[in-house]
Amino acid sequence: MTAPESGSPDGAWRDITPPAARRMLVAAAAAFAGRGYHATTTRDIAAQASMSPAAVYIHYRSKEDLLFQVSRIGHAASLDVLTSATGPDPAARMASAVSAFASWHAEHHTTARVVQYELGALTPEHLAEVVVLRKRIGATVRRMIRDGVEAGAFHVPDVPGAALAVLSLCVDVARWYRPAGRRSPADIGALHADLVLRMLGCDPGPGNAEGPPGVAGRPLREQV
Amino acid sequence: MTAPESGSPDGAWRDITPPAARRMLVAAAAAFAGRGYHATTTRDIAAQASMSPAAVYIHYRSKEDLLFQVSRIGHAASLDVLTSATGPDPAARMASAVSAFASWHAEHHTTARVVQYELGALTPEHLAEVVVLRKRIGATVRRMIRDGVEAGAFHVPDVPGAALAVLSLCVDVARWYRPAGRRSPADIGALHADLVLRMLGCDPGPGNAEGPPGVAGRPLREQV
DNA sequence: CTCAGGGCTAAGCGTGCGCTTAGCCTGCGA
DNA sequence: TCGCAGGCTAAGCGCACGCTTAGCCCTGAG
Repeated sequence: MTAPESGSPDGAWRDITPPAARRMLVAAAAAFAGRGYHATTTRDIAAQASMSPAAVYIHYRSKEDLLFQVSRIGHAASLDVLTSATGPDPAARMASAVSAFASWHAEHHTTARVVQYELGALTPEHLAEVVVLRKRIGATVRRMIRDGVEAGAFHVPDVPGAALAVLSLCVDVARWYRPAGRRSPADIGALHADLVLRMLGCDPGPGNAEGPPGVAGRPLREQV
Repeated sequence: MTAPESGSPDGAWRDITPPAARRMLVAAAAAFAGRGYHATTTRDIAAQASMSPAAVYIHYRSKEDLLFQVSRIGHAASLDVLTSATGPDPAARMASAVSAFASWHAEHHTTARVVQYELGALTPEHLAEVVVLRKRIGATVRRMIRDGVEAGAFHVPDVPGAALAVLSLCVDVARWYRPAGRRSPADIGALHADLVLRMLGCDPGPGNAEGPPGVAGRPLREQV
């Protein structure tokens, strides 16, 4: 339901067809996330993939093409995570979506950093392609909030503003998350789902406000 | 009260002593924010400040020193904005602080981008110096939330988690804000103050949930 | 066995980077 | 009037970058 994320540690890269090309993409994603696109050299990427510097150009047209592939696949994966959320009512769907989206940004924080912070290094053509996916992400969140408002579950005066805030909350996870930190991606998902429901003026279920840490007011199937 | 921000368009740079050094700092902040540290050349900065490439090294030891000055001054300014918030009770103080902090990240989005997204380009020594200020920012927000919880104004199960979310919301403004956008920095401040109070389980004043867009439940002195 | 073709490497090209050097110009105290 | 300190520039050094070229090696069809 949530894309081919759970089978291998590499996640969405698994169907990049020549194994060398996949290793190079993974190496590039890690390097771009860790040091930034401009601080990463093609020699770094090749070395991380145990290949010669020239091998990059067999599978990719340029260093920027490598960035574009990481960004494109990452955007598609995060959009898929967001749209795959289900639930019996608008509040449950929103909680499920936020939980999955926020925890994706933690779990895949390397890819997510490239997705969120390296847009400026794309060519205008590649940027335009990725912006289509970004607009779809924004529209999805706005639609979910509007659904909740129309169903009487949410009470927000400014739907686009609230959508901006929900995305901010989730996206920013990629900036501060460290794998060695105290919170697991699942914890982060649950915490954010709870905070978002409060933010949207969702009438709290029993125990929502004072419940145990890391547990949202409504049960989330994908949390344990 | 809110630092020397309101007098000149340059804000916090105004007391950098040789005018040429100040022009260079401003140029560097703009360039680092727009293209990123590693994509910016010392020639870019010098040209923007209408000087020769060599002039950079009269006032600064290196390109990284320029980054450090922007980061240090920016961190100090944002911490000052946060700690200058006042109010008759914890909720009003929090609303005032969030409003000021979020709108600072919009108003000074160029500096804020350097502050938030270029930490990795600092030397370990310079990073350590700036991390001291960052920790103070986090501690300030945690303290404000704890104060509200102890006063019975806020209802949050996880104070550090909530602080993380409040900072996320404000900091992420620097990522998406565009001066040409529909929302003014003041709008953004008011919107975020409102959302944060809801997130913290603040007992809403009359009209908080359904009030007109951009107006928080409690009056904020610096909003108009 | 032959040999074509693709994955891959060693070597290197041209460029633009951060930073340095040598020296010019201006303002000012004596 | 002189000397000189310091802000500033023209020129350029050495290096590491993105990317290309020429050719090697391995596999597999005929």
